[in-house]
Amino acid sequence: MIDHIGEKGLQRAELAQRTGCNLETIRYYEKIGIMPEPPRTASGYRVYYERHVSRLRFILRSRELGFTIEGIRGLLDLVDGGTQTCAEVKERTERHLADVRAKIADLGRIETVLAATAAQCSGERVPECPVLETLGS
Amino acid sequence: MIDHIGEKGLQRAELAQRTGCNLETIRYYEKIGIMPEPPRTASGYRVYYERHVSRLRFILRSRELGFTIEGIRGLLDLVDGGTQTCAEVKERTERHLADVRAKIADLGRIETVLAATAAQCSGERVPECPVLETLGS
DNA sequence: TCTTGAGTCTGCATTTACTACAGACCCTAT
DNA sequence: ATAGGGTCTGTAGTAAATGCAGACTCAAGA
Repeated sequence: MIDHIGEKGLQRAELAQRTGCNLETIRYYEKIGIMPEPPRTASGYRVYYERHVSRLRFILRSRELGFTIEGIRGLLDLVDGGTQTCAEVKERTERHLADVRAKIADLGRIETVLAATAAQCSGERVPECPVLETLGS
Repeated sequence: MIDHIGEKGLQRAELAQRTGCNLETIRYYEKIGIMPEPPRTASGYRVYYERHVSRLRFILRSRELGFTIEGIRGLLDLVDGGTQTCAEVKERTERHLADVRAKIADLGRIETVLAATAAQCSGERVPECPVLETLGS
């Protein structure tokens, strides 16, 4: 029963804890409009339910996959819009996949240079350091 | 003689053009103290020389290799301090190399998930999109 | 000589995606 | 009753630039 959310719902900190999201980030996502404004208690405390947990997990998962907020917003629009077209989602995913692959390639080049640079270096006290030479050239 | 900088030096836009750096970024690097304050003309225009070109190239190259500004500052301190120890530089490079490798590994995992997700998707108009399912799960 | 257009100067605002306060409430347990 | 947590709001700060407004300067053409 640990996972079940009853009628009383969750407080902000509980939602944060359940999703692993930072406490303040929840409020931020509400502010920028990717999380809905939740109902409030009489005294103004936010109350979250199952659907908020799902939505926040969706957002966090997308974030982990490197989507920008605008990218996530686009994905959510599709979800919210009830669009039946999978094609758009696929296209966005594939475009993002290309970005990720490009980034991997860039980092691969950087790795090569760094590794070569570090390897050249004896680590001894010498007047000219090959790392600095490489960077400066 | 295109590359030679005479006594008259370069204007900011010329330095930007030679190094491929954004015009405003030069001023920013001066402000945060990684580029020196250059001499000025009587009317207050900055004047740059060979040494400024070298230093900016060093900074940009380090940036391309993914060093943060603080990382670059550290490298420059070593250069400016005239420290004869190559060991420190090597250590920083290797630490950074480890970071880069970790980032590549992360992106590799993301790539796997994205590729698998996109592959599952037919692109047709179906009520449930596997990409959204994956993200939402 | 005057004007026009391009370049420069300064400081400030904007960007992305959060994170962290401060100061005021609220709620529960002792 | 009070102590401690939690929550609320709005605002400020972070990295690393980038962009802009409004004033100034400079060189070339009419």
